[in-house]
Amino acid sequence: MFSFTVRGSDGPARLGELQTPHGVVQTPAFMPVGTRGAVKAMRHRELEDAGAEIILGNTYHLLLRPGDELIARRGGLHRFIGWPRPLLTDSGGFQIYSLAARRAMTDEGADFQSHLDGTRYLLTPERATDIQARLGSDIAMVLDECIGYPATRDAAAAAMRRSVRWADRCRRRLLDVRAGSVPDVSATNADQAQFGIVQGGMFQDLRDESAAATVAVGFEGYAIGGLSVGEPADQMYAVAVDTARRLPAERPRYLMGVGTPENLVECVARGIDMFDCVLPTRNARNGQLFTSQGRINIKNARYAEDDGPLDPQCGCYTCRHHSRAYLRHLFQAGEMTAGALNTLHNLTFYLDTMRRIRDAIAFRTFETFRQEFLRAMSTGAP
RNA sequence: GGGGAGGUGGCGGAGCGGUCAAUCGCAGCAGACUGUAAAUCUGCCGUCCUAGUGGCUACGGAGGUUCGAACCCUCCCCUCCCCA
Repeated sequence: MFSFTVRGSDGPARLGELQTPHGVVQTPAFMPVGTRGAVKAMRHRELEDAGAEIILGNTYHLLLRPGDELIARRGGLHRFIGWPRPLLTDSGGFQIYSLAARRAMTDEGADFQSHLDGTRYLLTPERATDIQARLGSDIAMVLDECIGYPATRDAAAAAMRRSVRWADRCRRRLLDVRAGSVPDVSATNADQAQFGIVQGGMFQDLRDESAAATVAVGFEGYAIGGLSVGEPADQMYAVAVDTARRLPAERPRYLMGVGTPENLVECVARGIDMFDCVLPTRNARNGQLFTSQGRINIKNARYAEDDGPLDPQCGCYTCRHHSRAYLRHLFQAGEMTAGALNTLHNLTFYLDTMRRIRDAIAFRTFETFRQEFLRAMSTGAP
């Protein structure tokens, strides 16, 4: 039921199609982040209209509230949130990194203290797998240990090797769940795919070791984790391209947590098929908007009487109906409509960018597109 | 007419002899944000500049006391409340 087909390429850039139990995803794809079962400020209808084919949910956050068993009782995450299309769930591995201050680590797993009420939760590879099986996402991620930048070689190696051991445990557990041999865990998506995650910090030999070991375990797809954690963009590109080369050509490659519009184009150019990032949604709520001519901060006084659209080349609802002056006013006034309109625009810009990337690969004009895109993004919005 | 309270930076509101260009909040200006503890956070916010343990002007107005005043005294101006 789950499959990935490479339909074309232009250099390392690939055009593909991801078949999931809940529909098809064209790649290269950008996946909006909906941590708690909602892409902040968006309705599903608007996401579909903007062209989102798959969105993310988060194991850690959904475990804390409302709970994986409650969601399972409602028939799984798709039915619970009313999103019939593909869903990917992150494992909580990123929270091991981002919530480092309130978690303790052992090889067994990560012991979290809930940021909501202090309750302790032990998130093990098995538990992360079970939770995602109950959620029934189309793609589940293995539990991994992501580390920051800079990191010593020893720290990167330790986190990478633990991630490999955990990947193996996650895979075994999923196979057990599929076989129906794990009591109390009934999957709400019989054809759930599982992706492994390559770690290794900025050390290429560690990345190579991680890729080889993760591929040896065997997954439906492979992710590159632990990037965009503070390293310079060039270093991120270098690690991404070298790691992507070590992954099987017939499986999707997912670069986790990346990135800026420029990052997306540059990483597609290096063989990446899937991305997710909070930047378009979070920055929209904070007033930073991505346009075809670069970024603008709608809070700036210079837009107070600007009657033009946010991005004259954008066809989203926000750009068709509202002026920069109005958007600035809504933001300054603290109206929640500002967050909604801004998020709709940023996601439309990201998803349009992915569409243009796919077209460029299909027409084998990707390199030209890439150069023009990067130039346009750096001109600076008026 | 009598009694009382009070006038501080764009606004609200601290301060009540030196460490006050003046706490704090709001507003304003700018910046950050990359598998979301984020509709969050940071910086600036009298004025001038070479931007600093810098200069200047400042706490209703005018005088005064003091080494030193937003803070004490005198007079004036103005607000608000109560009683007539």
